[in-house]
Amino acid sequence: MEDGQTLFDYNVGLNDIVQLLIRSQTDPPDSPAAQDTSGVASSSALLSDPKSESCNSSAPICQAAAETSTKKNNESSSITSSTINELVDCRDVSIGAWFEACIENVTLAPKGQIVPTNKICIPIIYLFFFNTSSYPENGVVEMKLVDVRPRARTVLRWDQLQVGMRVMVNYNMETPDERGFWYDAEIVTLNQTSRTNKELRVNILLGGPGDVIGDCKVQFLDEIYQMETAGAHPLSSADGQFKRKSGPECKHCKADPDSECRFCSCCVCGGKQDAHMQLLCDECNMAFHIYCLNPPLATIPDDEDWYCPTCKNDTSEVVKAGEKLKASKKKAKMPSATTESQRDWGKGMACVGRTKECTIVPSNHYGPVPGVPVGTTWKFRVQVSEAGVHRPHVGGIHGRSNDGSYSLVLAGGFEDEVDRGDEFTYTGSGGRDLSGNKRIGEHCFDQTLTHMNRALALNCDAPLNDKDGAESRNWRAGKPVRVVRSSKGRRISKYAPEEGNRYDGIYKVVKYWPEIGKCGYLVWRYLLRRDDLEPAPWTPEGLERIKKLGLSVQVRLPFEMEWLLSTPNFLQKMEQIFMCVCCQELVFQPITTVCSHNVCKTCLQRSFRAQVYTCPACRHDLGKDYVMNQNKTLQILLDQFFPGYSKGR
DNA sequence: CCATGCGCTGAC
DNA sequence: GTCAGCGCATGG
Repeated sequence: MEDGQTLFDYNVGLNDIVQLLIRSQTDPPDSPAAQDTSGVASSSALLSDPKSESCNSSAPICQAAAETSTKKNNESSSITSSTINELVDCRDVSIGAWFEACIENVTLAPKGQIVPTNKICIPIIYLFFFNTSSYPENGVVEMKLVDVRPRARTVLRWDQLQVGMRVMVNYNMETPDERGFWYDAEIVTLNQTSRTNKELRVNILLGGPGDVIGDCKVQFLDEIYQMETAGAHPLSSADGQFKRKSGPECKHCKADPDSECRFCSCCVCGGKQDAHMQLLCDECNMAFHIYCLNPPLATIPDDEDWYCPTCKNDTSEVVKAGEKLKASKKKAKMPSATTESQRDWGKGMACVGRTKECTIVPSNHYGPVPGVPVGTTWKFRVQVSEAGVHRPHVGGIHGRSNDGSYSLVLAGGFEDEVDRGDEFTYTGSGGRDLSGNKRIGEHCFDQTLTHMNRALALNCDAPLNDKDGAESRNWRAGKPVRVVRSSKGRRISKYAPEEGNRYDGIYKVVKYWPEIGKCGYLVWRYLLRRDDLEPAPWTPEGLERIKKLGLSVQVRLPFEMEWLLSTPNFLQKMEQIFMCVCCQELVFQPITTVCSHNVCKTCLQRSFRAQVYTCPACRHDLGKDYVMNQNKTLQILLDQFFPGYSKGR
């Protein structure tokens, strides 16, 4: 693979790997881990039905998993994916928050495999009703959450969710009965994909209508309402009536006493009496008598949608089936909302958000960041931001105009800057024409000693002078500035790194002054001098230290990959699954046989030379004239996860 | 809320 | 090679 390219340049989805991992993580029955799994499931405080805890769901799950693992090789080819780009509004009742969700992928489980559940489950048919004529009997639905926005009261916050929890998920699509359907689901992954975007992946546990799976019968939602049995639905109670509960008696309030609870605050109208006078809230599905409302209503309104006082939603925000997801207010203001550009700005590194945030030190921290030695190099500015070394994505100076500057980046933006390594001149920001939504532009007016320019000047050990500048009395007494050199600075400086952005240590502002720059406009110029005990990266001691610490350019991994690598024993499992049965090593130049086994090309060729024309794994007859097509996709994947392993072959 | 910005990428 | 123009973080 060429440098700089990733898995995703080859358009290789990680979905199959994820699936593989999910399957391989479920241990066979009777193993200690299996009991562990059941512990996780039952300890989940989320289950709305206390009775369900008595049902043991782990055994059938594991049974299914065991079947999967034995049949995996034979049946994996029957797993197919179909992508649904339909955007729906999805709400999770257990969290209490609403999510706007994009169903990205539906993966069919192998035919005949049952995904059991210890609760009543609802067929998924309506989820796909508007999108496809076929639907999986069992499946995994991936939801990508966009801008998680709590709109109802929160019972559980995002950070209280855990992988393995059972939750109820509701797709409030326009369905035949115009009500949402609740799904029993298990959280498979939780991901913070950026500061505002989170991804929740749930495994929806379901079967076909009428199926009896384990202790549970699959039914339509309507039937569940009719059942009115204890715990059949989170909104019903033991005698089938909606009851007012409050305080510690209500388990939802108990879960989060600080939040008002939607289950106990508005149920006085529950029950079946005067049903013809009742309105159903489109959000919480609670029943309200029109005469109980404040102010009361005389008649049932004609509006199709009605929301109770506690839910009271902006109808313009409700996404109906077939409609595009409504942009959040923030998104609606973004330039992309008004232009017709088809470009996917979120894909590359030009416009990505952070996935991590440095919390070791505050954003107004002076001096080195603990754990980041001089010489640490990041490929992209966003990573420098994540590390807390220089927080702005684009800006050259980080600081506060009435405090001082914490860090700066030397990127050679000005030709007339001088860099002598332990001393350099720097130019302030501003004076550029940023029209046309640019981030950098031509110089077209004078800089002023305001904003970040003022901040940097405050680092100098001298009273501020915004007319003539100032020189420090004792330069070392100034506030420390973290300095990052970017490879872009190579055009004017030999001290710039060859690649990426390198932390070079602490510098102090010796003096600053205004001058007319090469650009013809007034700029503020600063002289900075190194004052750090850690050796500079270009000195012999510095180079030695970088070598000793094993610092290399940190390249940002796609978050999916990062997540996979952070899962326990992921690499070991990959190694097991993709081991060649002949050489007992990670398969190299793999041939994926018709019987779905992976063998090294050389191993299979050796077998054929010995006139054995069967699959080394299962002895399936491949035939003498079998065409060995290398599975290049698999090779790419393996090279990504085991860098350099193929070089030794 | 608004303004600023020494990046980055895909399109040309 | 050049260049338009985006999300995002940050400060004010």
